[in-house]
Amino acid sequence: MEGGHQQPPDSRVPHFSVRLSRLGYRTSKDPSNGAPMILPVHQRLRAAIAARLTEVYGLAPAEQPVITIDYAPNRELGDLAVPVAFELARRLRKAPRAIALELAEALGAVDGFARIEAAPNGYLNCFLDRAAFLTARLLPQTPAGGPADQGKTIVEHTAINPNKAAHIGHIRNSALGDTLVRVLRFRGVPVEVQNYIDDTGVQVADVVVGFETLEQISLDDVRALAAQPRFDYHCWDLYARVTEWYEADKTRLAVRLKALHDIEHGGNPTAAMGALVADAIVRRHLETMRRLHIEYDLLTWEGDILRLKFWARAFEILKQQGTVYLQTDGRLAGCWVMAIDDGESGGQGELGEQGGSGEPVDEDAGREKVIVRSNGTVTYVGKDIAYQFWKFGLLGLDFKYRRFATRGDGQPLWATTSDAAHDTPGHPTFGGAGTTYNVIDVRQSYLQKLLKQALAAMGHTRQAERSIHFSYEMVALSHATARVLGYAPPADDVKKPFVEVSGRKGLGVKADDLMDLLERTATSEVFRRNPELSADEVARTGSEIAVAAVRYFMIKYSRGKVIAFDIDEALSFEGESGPYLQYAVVRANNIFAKLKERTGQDEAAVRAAVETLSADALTGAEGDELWGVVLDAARLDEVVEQVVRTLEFSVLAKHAFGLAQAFNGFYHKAPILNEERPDVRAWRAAGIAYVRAQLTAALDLMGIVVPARM
RNA sequence: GCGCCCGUAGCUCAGUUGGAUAGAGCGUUGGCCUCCGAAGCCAAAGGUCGCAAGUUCGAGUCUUGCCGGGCGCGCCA
Repeated sequence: MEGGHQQPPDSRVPHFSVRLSRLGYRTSKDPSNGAPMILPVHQRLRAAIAARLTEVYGLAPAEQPVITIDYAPNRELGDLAVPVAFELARRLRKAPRAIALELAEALGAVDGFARIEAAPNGYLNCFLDRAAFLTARLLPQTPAGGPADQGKTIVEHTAINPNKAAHIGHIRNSALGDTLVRVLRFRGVPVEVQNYIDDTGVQVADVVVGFETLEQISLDDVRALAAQPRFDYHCWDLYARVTEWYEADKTRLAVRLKALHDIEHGGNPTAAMGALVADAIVRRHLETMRRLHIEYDLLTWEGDILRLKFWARAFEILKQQGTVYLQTDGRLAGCWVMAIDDGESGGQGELGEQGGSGEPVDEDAGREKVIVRSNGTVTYVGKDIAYQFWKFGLLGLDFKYRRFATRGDGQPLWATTSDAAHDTPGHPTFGGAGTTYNVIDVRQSYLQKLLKQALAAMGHTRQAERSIHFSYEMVALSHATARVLGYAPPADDVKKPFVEVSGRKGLGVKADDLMDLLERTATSEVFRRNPELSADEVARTGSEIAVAAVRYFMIKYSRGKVIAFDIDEALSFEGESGPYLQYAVVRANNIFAKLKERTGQDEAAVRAAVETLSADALTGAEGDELWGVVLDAARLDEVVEQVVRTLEFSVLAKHAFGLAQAFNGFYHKAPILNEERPDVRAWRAAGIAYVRAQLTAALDLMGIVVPARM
């Protein structure tokens, strides 16, 4: 497969619309006023250079190299730096330096730039018009519309088995998924967030077996238990006990099989208990995720996919197209199978003609994937294909919809239903996406590849391309943390760099435990520092800090990396951490609060004040300091563009951290309130107003809010 | 066996359309609170970017081979 480098189809077309108002989970205020950032400047510069390449060297646009835009290592050398002269040196048989000189000369004055000059080594160094740049970004802007319509995008994430408490591995999934949602919305993409609930699987069956056979309690007893605050914790332990129970005597697995069967068929006490457990656990998961500022638009229940015969329809289509066919001999005789393309094409577009017809020869074993077992039941892949077809609107069937709960923002959270009596008129339209992202860990890569293949084999090559597996590595435990949890590793494991989390064994850090611990730590610290705050404010702030700590922690690693979760590291609020970022903005906010207090000047006034001032404060060594932070802040749109293109969120995390660092450095070096020179003070205030808005926006993309005090 | 991912400072990691002296946090050492909040700032020490070839004006980044580690390849999900 393409590994970590799938590209969403629209990623090469930058657009600059900013709809920050839609980002806010808690606030509806647009933190950056929809101001333009750096990408429009890139665009303008690129266009100007391209025009000169044609003019001076007769290079038609098609013959030109891609004009990359870098940043000069420091502000004295310039702001943007273009190495295009190196690229052209051979073709033009000229030294890079000479080309750069000619280009600089030909470029003359470019709108928005103070000057563009050739560096001795051949770079084209571009100096922005600092005052104009900053001033333009301080003015309120009307956001542009969304991108050219590509249809909506569905992001599926979380999808925790509804049979036990969520753990840190699930947090990584949800944090990545939710950040993806925020980042896409930032770019103006309409996004529908779905959480898939596997309510009819083995895992739920196992917990039901636990209640029915191990604990031997009634449906009413379970209902009473489920009303307890942390029912999911109870199930966490029970699930581990059931696993042990099976292991002690393998014949007991027959009990599981029967439970699973009953649950799938419905209309019996076991199924009723399964439904009760799943519903209660899902509600617990939603609470856990809400603590992390994560919400969904739709819960998709696997049981509804079964009951509404989505699979039957998908199966018909697949049979009709010959994508899935009945194997008549060999070890898979009696199964309906799909041909697997193990070829080098890696799931790209041209799979279409393969597997479209009749009887592929079964030479090697392993070239076919069972979709329907010889006993007539459908595998997980089959159900997933049906779901994926529905997501793209290719199934010709739809769910019924019911209100499931109310989200943190007051909007309804919808769930699928197969019961016409519960269908709620006026529900939004779900499904029918142009692009889907499935946020699932890397171990599912093989199956996600099959999913793409199924789409491609059906002739839906465009949907196959836009069916994106957002994969990421596991969260494991550091040895130190595993030890704290009372885990004594077997001899083999000691050598491994980390300890694998196991829901089955009940080994792992529960999400709510982690949040509790973080909140307790943060809250006591907030109380110590701000004794005047009310208990409510202290608690809220503690929670906001806890969220920042976890979410930043989950985002800062690249997704291809196993996180060896270490509790002490996660609890650190210093250095490269979420709270560090919040702290920087809190400080900036304090400056503006004090400014208002002392001079009556609000932020709008600060932003406006600068227009009539000379730009001296932005030049020279002193000016470089402020300008450097402003320029860095402006790069958020560029960073987001890269993040969506590469699906690598560490870039966003590092950018925000770097910006906070730059601000903190500036903060110590260059006072605002105590600055004597009025124009210097005004420019600093204006620059920092922009910086804090951009940093706030960046934090918002990570689901982090900025407390009033901390 | 085949496929995918990872290997960068003592530790944990950024560095993703190849671009100017390889960065950060933690840890270590030494400084900075009558001055917008020290969850902070400044400074020092610390690197054969796993190894070897290759492509290129230019390689941590691309290609090939090798070494070390992880994951996947079920009529499980």
